[in-house]
Amino acid sequence: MACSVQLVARPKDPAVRTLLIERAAAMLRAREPITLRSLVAGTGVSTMAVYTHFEGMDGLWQALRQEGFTRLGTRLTTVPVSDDPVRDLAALAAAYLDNALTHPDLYRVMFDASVDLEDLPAADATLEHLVQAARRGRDAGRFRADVVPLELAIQSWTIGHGLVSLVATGPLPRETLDHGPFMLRALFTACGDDPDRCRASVEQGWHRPAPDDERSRPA
Amino acid sequence: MACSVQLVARPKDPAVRTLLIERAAAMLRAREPITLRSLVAGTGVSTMAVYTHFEGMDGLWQALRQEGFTRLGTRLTTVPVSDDPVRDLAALAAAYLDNALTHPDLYRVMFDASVDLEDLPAADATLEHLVQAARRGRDAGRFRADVVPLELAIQSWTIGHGLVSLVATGPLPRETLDHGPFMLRALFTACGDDPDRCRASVEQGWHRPAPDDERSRPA
DNA sequence: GCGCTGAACATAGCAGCGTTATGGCATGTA
DNA sequence: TACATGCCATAACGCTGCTATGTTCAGCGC
Repeated sequence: MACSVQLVARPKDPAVRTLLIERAAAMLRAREPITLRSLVAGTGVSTMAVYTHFEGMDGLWQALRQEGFTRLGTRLTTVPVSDDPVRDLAALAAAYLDNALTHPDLYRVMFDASVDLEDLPAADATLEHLVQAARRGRDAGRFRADVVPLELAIQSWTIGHGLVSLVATGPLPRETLDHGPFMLRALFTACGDDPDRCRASVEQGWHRPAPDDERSRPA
Repeated sequence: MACSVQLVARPKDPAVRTLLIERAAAMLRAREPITLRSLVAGTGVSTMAVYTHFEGMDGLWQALRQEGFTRLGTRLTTVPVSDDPVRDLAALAAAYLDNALTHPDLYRVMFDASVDLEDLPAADATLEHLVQAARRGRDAGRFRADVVPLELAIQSWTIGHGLVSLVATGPLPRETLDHGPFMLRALFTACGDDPDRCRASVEQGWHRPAPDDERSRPA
């Protein structure tokens, strides 16, 4: 009895889901408080749509977190892979910071609440970009052979996230981000990279981030 | 007419203020949601007390943030000043992490909301501990003469905050904190410290944090 | 083509939230 | 002692997320 699940019902419209997420992201950008009623106001859909598609507001926030990770992931994908892995690693960090500062509210949503287990794959996918660059750096001989790519990636992420959260939602001014290259150089040279080559690579990667993939959307 | 402000009224009881803050901190630790009514329930005071003392819930959260910075400050004060500034700097970082992980919810409150300008002095006081240690490290010749203590302090803070927030409220496991010594060493040696001395100093400072000043309070 | 099933959606109402208006009452001055 | 002041308790308001109830409509068996 290979009876597949029988769908004899009205299918839920996927357009409604994306509509709500995009509207929520827009309200986030506009710094408007996102409430159930204000979210659906003007969209023509009713409050119940949030429950059929997200099972409540918590589910909406989680979907918003995933959307944030997705956008961050596509942003990191635009960073070109060059023949200089250290430069690429710096460029990834710069892109990370740029993305977080362009969408500070979305970034806060991503890391505010205790991350659900549902979000871990998305976060891992983000981290994977850094891991690959770190591995290429090691295989190219820039880092010592005993450098674990995952660990270097985590350390780079720590610097990026520390800077961003102290600046975007924290007490430090924006100039604090200028410490980024120095800290990355300190980390990379501690992993074995030559100081002069490292300085040049980080300089290049830091100041030439890929353009933002901002999905501009007319009101 | 040196007419001072005339106080002819019932003075507000400062005990009520501290009672509410302590109760809020306790509820935070117990992971109970803090609502106006649940906060005053059982205390004998009414909801209006929150408004006379804090001008509403926002003021209570702000007071809670300040309380968090105060506790962090006294915690950092317990870190002894030794003749090894690099060791002290590592010990301060370790104490910072320890404090944040023993009171993760309070830590989140401190950095969750966009920091009010009211909170800046408290954050600066925290940072000042690190600045002093960094300055002593430079004056003792461990760091290069061109190292700016404030900048090194900010960089150390970035590492500590990055680690803590990725672990406490973020997606990374607790073992991630073990990267702390390596990252601090990378930073300090990049500032001119001798690698071997640095390794020894960081090792000592990291693994001997001062005891927690937890104000244990019977229920 | 027709009726049935069941999920998607709309509406109305609920408990709970933070806030505010009102009034009694304790307190320090004259 | 009489008064002015502002803390505190009570009750109500608008708003929140959520749920119970009814309606609509896509897809399948006949």
